[in-house]
Amino acid sequence: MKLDFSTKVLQIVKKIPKGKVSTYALIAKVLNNPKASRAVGNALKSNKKSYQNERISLLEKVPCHRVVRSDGYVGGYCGVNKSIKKKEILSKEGISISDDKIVDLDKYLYKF
DNA sequence: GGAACGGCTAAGG
DNA sequence: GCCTTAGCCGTTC
Repeated sequence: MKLDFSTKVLQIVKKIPKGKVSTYALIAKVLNNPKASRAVGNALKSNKKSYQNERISLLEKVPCHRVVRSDGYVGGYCGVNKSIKKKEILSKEGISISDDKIVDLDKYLYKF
């Protein structure tokens, strides 16, 4: 496994403070792979889902819901199960969501 | 080792 | 403003 990438992603996401959000693109940039936005999202889901125990603790701390698309759309996230309450979660964090799951990046985007 | 998939993005129509 | 096309990347089968 190449944990380099995914691990880094996880760490970055973890470090997003409450009330803030980030985008896949931005994370990708931080990783020096501006094009890897997709891989970023993928890494997140894989990591949550999967495998090694030590990671799990790390993974659980990853606020996937705080990661949104560059457009401000929340996107997919939460591959685990159950209906996702991104809107609710994010609102709880103090983030205003537009009618259709859109976050105001100008206000809540967390720059690393 | 190779092909397909996905929580994406930016550009065009 | 909405939909399609193409590109890029890591992970998984």
